[in-house]
Amino acid sequence: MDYFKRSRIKALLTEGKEKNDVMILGWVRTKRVSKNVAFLEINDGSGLKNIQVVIEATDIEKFNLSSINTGASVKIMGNLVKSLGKGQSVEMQPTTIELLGSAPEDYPLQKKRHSNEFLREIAHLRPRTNLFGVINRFRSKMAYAVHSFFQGQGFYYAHTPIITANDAEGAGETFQVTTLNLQKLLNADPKKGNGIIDYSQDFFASPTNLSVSGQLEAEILATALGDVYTFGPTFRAEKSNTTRHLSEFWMIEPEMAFADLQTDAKMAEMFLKYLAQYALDNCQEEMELFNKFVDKTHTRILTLENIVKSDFETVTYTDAVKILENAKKKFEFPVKWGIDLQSEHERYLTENHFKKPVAVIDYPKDIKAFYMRLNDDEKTVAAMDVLVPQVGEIIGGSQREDRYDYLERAMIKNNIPMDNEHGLGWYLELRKHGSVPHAGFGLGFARLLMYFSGVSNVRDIIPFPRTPKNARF
RNA sequence: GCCCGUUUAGCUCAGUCGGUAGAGCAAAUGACUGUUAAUCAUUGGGUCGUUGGUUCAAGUCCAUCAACGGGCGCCA
Repeated sequence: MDYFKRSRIKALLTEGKEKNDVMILGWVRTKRVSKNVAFLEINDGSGLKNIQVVIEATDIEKFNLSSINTGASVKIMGNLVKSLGKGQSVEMQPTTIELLGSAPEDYPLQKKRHSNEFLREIAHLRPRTNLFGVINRFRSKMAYAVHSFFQGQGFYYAHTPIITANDAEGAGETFQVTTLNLQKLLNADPKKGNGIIDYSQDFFASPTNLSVSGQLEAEILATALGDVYTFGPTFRAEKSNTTRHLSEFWMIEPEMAFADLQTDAKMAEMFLKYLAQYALDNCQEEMELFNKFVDKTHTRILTLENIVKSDFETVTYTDAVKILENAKKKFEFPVKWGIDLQSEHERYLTENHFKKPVAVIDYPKDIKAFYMRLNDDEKTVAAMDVLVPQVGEIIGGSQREDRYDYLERAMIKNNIPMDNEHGLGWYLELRKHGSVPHAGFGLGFARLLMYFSGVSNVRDIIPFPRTPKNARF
């Protein structure tokens, strides 16, 4: 095979040196033919830039150039030489061109700009465009950065289950997982049953669903390994039809033993700063494209630099409500202590008032999840939402309730089943054996990438988006 | 789930007062001394989202469903 013999185009262009007997494997982006000379632009996915292959007039027929169209895959052998034209330092003079897979003239990706909406319909081809190539490479690099940060901080990577019998936190609607034959159940004689599904016959002998969060299991591991993080898919069956919700999305959830809310907020800030610095240092090609073509204000790189430079703001929910009440802006939903902050309120805080990432802490207990630690005022909990301009909530976290009796009370109040068979008895029991203060947060990977890139629809930041009524590809 | 908008050539869109359809780009063909999403010329390409209604006549008006886009709620 040629796989190990070929050179990657990114490497050839980065070196920029003359070199003989080079092999490239890639796809034709464009072909320009004139009387005396022809050009092929080849991209192999290793980077944004194409390599230019120059074909002299006498060779146009020899290489059967008429059969090689935009989209075709080719194997080209030849020599890298200094370019005679402008726009590239080196170019390729081919000795052989082999057509591996042809592309017909109705290849959907034309030599023109396509709308993102159209490209979503051809998700099997859109990674071959400049923008989506860059997005996918950026995604990969930033995923690596996530691991790099936590591993560097001494965290262990934890794999939490995807199928689970518990509905984590009531974080949302869940996708049921079953091997029961629904058609058979539907056709069953109603006189025989009592209308109740017998889950003892199901695969796990109990109702199960796809996980909405790995947090509760991560807490188990944190109380053994100290610091852990999850980075995996989560599933929410809410019919959210917006530019920032997916039914299947990747989430990063660190969980830290011996940490309080202040530590949690500090870690979130360190994390975002690390990621911003990583993108600036290691994703220049990607950030330049985002800055130039995606972000209409061309301030994406500046935004990342500001994340690195400036300290995040921390404001209590109570103070945030005061800021909003004193704001001159009229809100569609009036602000009052005790309400959950609406999108417009969050946007005002982060975009108009602070103009940078803001951590809002200490929310009223009634609007937050049962596992968050009750503050001494008995009215608020040690919760934290990190809000960023344009995207809104990017991180949600809290210090967890580590006191047995407090947690038990909260679980009773929230109707959380506490049996050990199907309920969260084990979660409560963790507080019985060497309980420690601990805290963590969840960061939506897609929202992070939206924030850093300026891509405004979450369906363009993940290669194969799952949304209500859409699970194609 | 709610509100608003869109649906016409492969793509992006025009289409006036209801009278059977247009541009740019793309493609094909040709021209062109090194091009950079080349340029220039020519050609082909349409069940006007679905179903129904009003009308002598519907891309155009009305209803319906659907898909897509944007906003809201829920959240990450």
